[in-house]
Parts: sequence; C-alpha cells; structure tokens
Amino acid sequence: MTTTRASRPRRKRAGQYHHGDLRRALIEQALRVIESTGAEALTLRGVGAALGVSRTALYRHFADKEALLAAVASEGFRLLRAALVEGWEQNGRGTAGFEAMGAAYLRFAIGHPAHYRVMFGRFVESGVRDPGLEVESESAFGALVDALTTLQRDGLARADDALLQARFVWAVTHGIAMLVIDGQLRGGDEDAAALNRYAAERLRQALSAEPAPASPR
Amino acid sequence: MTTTRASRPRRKRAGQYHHGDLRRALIEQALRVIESTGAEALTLRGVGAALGVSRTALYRHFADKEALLAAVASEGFRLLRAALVEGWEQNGRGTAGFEAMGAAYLRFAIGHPAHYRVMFGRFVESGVRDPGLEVESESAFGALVDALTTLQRDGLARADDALLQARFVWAVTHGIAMLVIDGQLRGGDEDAAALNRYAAERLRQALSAEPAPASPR
DNA sequence: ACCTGAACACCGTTCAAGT
DNA sequence: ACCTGAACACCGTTCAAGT
Repeated sequence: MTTTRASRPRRKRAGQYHHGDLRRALIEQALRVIESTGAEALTLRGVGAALGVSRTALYRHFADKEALLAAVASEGFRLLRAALVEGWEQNGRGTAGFEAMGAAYLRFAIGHPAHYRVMFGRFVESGVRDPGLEVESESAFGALVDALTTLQRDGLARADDALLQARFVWAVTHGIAMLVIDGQLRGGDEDAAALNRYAAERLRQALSAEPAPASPR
Repeated sequence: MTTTRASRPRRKRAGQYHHGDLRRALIEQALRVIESTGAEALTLRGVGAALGVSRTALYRHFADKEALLAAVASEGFRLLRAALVEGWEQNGRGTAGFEAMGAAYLRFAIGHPAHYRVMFGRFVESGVRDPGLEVESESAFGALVDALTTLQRDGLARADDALLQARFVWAVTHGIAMLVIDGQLRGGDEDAAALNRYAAERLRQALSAEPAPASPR
C-alpha cells in the first residue's frame, strides 16, 4: 500500500485528472458509439469506461443522458450547416449550387444515419435542450433560406415567401433522407439514387419561376 | 393455508386464464400507453400489470419487446391504409381524391404522432420483424401507387414511372409529417397548415401532366 | 472543482415450476 | 398450453465521501 507508482493498476498523473476537456471527450466518445452501434446502444457507463473515468463523472458536465445527446445533436447541425454552405458556395450560388446543397444534405444524412436520427428522432425531448441546439438547428436551416432568397432575387425561383418555400424544400429532402435511412426503399442504393434524381427534377419544376401553364379553362 | 377462496389476494376464475385473446389485449394496451405517454415509456412490466397478468405472460405471444412493437406498427399501417383509401374513394378518385389522401395521411400522422413514430422510427429493427408488418406497409404504399396510376391514365398526372412518382409523393408527405411531429415548425398549427397548403400547390405543379415551359434557351 | 464507489429504483429476459 | 415467481444481468441517477 505504499505509493510505488509501478504497482498502480491504472496510471494517473498526480494532481491532474483524466482530461483537459472531459466534456469534449464525452461528446466525441458518445458520437463514436452512436455511429458504430446506434443511439439505442449508448450507455453512460460504457462511455465512462471507454474514457477511463467513473460512470458518474459525466454528471459534472451534463445534467443527464438527454443533455449529452442534445450536445451530440447540436454538433450534427453544425456539421450539416458546414456541408450545405460548402455545396452552395463552391458551385456558384445559383441553380447548380442549390442542387449541390441538396446532394450534400442527403450525403450527410445517409453517411451518418445514426447521428442524423439523434438530430431529428425524438432522443432529445422538446423540454430542456442544449442551449446551442436550437441555435445550431436554426442556423443550418438559415443556410437554406439564404440560398432560396438569393435564387429568388436572381429570378431563378418563384417569388414565394422564402421561409415557407425553405420549409417545403426541407420537408422533401428530410423525407427522402428518412425513407432511405429507415430502409423503406427496398432496392437499396440504386433506388435511392433514382429517387434523388427524380426528386431534383420535380423540385426544379415545382420551384420554377416561370408562370405555370394556363389551366385548360 | 387452506383453500378458502375468500382470502385470495386477487380474484381469478378457476380453470380459466385472464384473457380469451391476450395477444390482442397486449397490442391494444401497448398502443394505449404509446399514444398517451410515448413509446419510450412503454415497459412490458407495465403492460402486464395493467392487464392483470404476470410480466412474463407476454412471452407466450411475442418473442420480445420489439415483436410487440412490430405488431403495433403493423396495426398502424392497416389504419393508415384505410384512411388513405377512404380519402381517395370518397372524393371521386381524381385530383380532389388525391389531395384528400394527402390530407388524410397528415391527419393520421399528426393525430397519432407516437404511433406514427413506432411505424417509422427505428423502434422496430430491420432484422426479424412481424411477418405482417412488411405486408401492411407495402399495402398502404400500394394505395398511393394505385391512385397515381389512375391519375396518369386519366391524364391528370405526368406519365412517369408510377413507383418512383409514388415514392416522391410519399417522401414529401412523410417529410412534412415528421417536421410537424418533431416540433420543428415553431409556429405550431398555423405554420403546419400553411406548409400543407403550399406543399399541395407545389406538388400539383410538380406532377402536372402538361409539359414544362420551354427553358429560355 | 472534479472524481469516486456504493446504493437505489428501475429495466428486459430466462427458467424451473405450477395448473 | 398458458401462466407464475424468483433470479440474472443490465440500466440511469443520487449521494456521501475523497483529493
């Protein structure tokens, strides 16, 4: 029971705890578990064990499990926004940029299905949320509103209420993402790609700035 | 320790168990809990207690909790299909019927959000499912495909691949339902109604049988 | 401040046993 | 066949205690 440091089962620096930034490490470990085995399989005990801390250390940084998931969701919206903005800006901020945005959205959702589900599925209740979550979510949506506003200004999209138009576009894209993620398209990647193409065409027609052909009276 | 029947803690008929159809009672009780407090709050012990049976009685009828949820989901698709078909048939099997179908879909999802989430959320894994689930799900989707096929035949919708077209329409409607259910439209009912109206207009334009106006060269 | 270990009140599921 | 009670191996969370 002397302080011979060779016999300690786990090496720990004296006077310093495990992490410089345990909060950050907890979010990253949670995300790692979620991406590899799904959010349902996430246990706080497992996260603590993987990081070499006690299973209650987490409560110094998060009120409860939901607060940790809210932080993970918030991180997701930040990444999603970055992907959307990149697609838009790297492709000319016009029609091509808009379609690149849609492709980036689906690539994110399909590439990180478990993360995407934490962002939208009801893992995070409507009650007390991460203060940043609402902000990040609004910010990602804002990128879409901005793009549509620009398209409208340049005569490339119908001059409707931009917020309403953005919600419609979001619903279409979100709906496709969810169907693909949930495996409702039994053809797999092939069918998903075909649906993406078809949806892009129909959306172009639906948002076309040109007046709809006169009804046959 | 004699068999005085007055001292028994719970009255039970001799020679008869609790239910004529425990399986059915379990599904209905599970649905009751889900609709009132959400699927996350569903516990097998609670279901058993509410029905006055032991918490393991359930395993005579379902392999596990997921199998019970699959049965609940299957029931949901049956109800959804009935609502869709009614909207279509009671409104003339034309454009009006098609829009009534969409309205019925959203009414079902928004009226039974927890049930809807069990049908689509990842409560039921892609692995072993209720044999009826896939069938019921396909059947509900089939109602949509049939309606679109009819519209195409009558020149009321673009003559695209009906399956692909149906998937697109489904994605739009599913996307709206999910955004509303998940509380992403902060305006509440007002905003949801406005989005529904706008989406119906855009969808009409997107599926219009008339050729799109010639592009400006 | 930050972390620990023990304890509490739950879960789903298994299993030997009863009728 | 259908149901039961005890037991097992988990959970998230709380709390007094350590440094």
